[in-house]
Amino acid sequence: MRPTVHDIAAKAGVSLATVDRVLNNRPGVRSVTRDKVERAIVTLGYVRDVAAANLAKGRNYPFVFILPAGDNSFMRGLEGEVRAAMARSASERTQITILPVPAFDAQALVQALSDAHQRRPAGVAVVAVDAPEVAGSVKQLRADGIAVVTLVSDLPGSGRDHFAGVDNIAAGRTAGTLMGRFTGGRAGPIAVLAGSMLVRDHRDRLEGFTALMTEEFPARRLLPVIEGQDDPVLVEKLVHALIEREPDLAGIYSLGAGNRGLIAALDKTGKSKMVCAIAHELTSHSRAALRSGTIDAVLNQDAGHEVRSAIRVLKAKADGLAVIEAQERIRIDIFLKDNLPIEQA
Amino acid sequence: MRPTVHDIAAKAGVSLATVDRVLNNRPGVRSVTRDKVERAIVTLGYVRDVAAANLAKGRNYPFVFILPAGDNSFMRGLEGEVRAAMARSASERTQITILPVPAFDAQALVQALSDAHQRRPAGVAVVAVDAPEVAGSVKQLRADGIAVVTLVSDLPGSGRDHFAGVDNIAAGRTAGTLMGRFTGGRAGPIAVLAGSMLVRDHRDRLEGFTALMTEEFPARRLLPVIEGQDDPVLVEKLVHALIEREPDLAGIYSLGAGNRGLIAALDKTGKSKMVCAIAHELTSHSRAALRSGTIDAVLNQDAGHEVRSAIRVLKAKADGLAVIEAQERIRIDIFLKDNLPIEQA
DNA sequence: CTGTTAGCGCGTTCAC
DNA sequence: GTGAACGCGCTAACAG
Repeated sequence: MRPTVHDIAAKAGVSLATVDRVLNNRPGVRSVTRDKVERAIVTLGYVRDVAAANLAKGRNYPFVFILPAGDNSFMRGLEGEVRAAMARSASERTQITILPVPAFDAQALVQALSDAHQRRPAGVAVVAVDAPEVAGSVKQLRADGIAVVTLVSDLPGSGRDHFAGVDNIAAGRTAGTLMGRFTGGRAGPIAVLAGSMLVRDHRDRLEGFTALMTEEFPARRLLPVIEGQDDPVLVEKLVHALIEREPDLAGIYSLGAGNRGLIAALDKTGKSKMVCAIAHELTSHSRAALRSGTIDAVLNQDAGHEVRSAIRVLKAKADGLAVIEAQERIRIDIFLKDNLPIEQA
Repeated sequence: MRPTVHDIAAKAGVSLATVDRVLNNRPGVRSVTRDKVERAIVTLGYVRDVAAANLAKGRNYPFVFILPAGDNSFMRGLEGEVRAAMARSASERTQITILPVPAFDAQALVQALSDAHQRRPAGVAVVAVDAPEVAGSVKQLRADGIAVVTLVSDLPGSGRDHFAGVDNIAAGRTAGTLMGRFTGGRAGPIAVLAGSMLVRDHRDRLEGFTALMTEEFPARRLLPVIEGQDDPVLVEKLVHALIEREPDLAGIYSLGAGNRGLIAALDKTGKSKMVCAIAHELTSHSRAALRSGTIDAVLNQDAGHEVRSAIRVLKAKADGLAVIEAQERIRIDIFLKDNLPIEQA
């Protein structure tokens, strides 16, 4: 049987209360006594039963998740994962509130962070918009001892405790390697379709992609970046025009979120098999396009992992514990039509 | 505050014991009383505090993991993950024993399963060798109410409760798509290097790879399969001979475990940049080769996920609970030099 | 059939 | 400084 606080108390010849004081290094113990207890802890190999401790403490973790509203499939999937975590609240002793905000709106985000602040939660997870005001709000939260984790899109220089998302420069490079190699058999230029250069993850992906193409496939011509604002209608129009303008287009890298327009344009122009298309985020749309061959590869960040990681980190930070950064790193998943995971409910 | 058993007891006008009997549907309750209690449970929205229940029960799960011995890097990594799980034993209430067995040895495995049986664990996880005797041993375990999960390599027809591993046919197909597309720019045949056709995962990968190449890249010539027995020295010799024999070799798919020999042969012959190499399992060797460009892509199964999933499933089965199969599905990871995860400790 | 009571391992008042 | 005693939410004897 595992040793308990009783065993330590007996071994050290003190009472349970004293053992507890030492375990949670609270004041009010003579250093001699403390030593005795600590020695007993080591020799018995005591490990605290966290479940029992939490039961006794009645500990629970109120968290706020600030997520962009709108019909972005990836974000809705992310919200679904947060709701799944809420369903586990009972066993995880968490208590999660979701605060929706308009996408790409720094002012609204500042307001939401202020609302979150007033709820005095133990931690806040936020999909950040890269603006100084937002960084300011995050600093205020942290000054009040509230842990802050950025989700999906980071906010460096805000002093956030952690970023739960992928390395988007590496993601761009990965897309570059795939694009360069997949189009190895044919000539023609490559286009890049972005959402908006105002968000950090899009900028990072572009940077990684461009760098890799320049280094590894210098002979390949890169067309100027097209910005589609993640708007399906606009994207379709732009891609349509692109295809007419560049009849020998070899590939297109869509680093933003509006895949529907891209897919529609490729399918309608009948170019889907000719053009190598690489996109981001596995959604029902991109999944279907992967299956049909319209899209050749999808880079993905696992929203479920991101949410679970954010919660783990918020708990740890709220308790003042350290985090094993390497363990919380979110991977860049590559999906081809052949390794698609089973569709979840 | 969440409702507790006391609240239910009060609301239903019965004692704690009766509530407990209903909750754990034990016999000895009149159906009228049972109804009253169940109504109280629903109206109060009661959710059982699993941690407290386990504390009271003193529940723990003795499990046995049977793993192949030897210097196979992937298997050693797998063992590392099991040891990591052992380190978490305290909080997860598990109690794990590792039983090493010689690799590919059905007789030894039967013996190990029998040893495991005598320990009367709640569950057994085993890297299976595909043989009827082994299936027999698994059946005996299950007949005694011991849950059995196969790990990495499956044993269909043994009645095992679950398989914690990847779909190796899909993995082979994924390798095929990558190979076909990566070699799109050049002619030349493609070789397949296997470990042993006696293990099921290798057979499945070959099947998937061959099928995809035949369907999607029918013009590409596939060389006869080479069997290297996962032995670095033998593999290096065979690959060396292959390269001399086929000077215009375009690609090589290594579906087994002995990557060291492959890497050595490619590097020594100076063909590493010419030949597209795709291998399985991310180890320190394959990682370095990916970095240097000797290997072009690595397909991986996350050993950590597999072990954690195996434990979750064994717990569920031991408690007679259902498993959400889709949630426990292990993904086929694709790694290029650009999306390598940070090296873990 | 049902209720009483004593824990599980730990944290937290209170006295001493 | 230190200790005794009670309670967290639940289960498991044992009575009745």
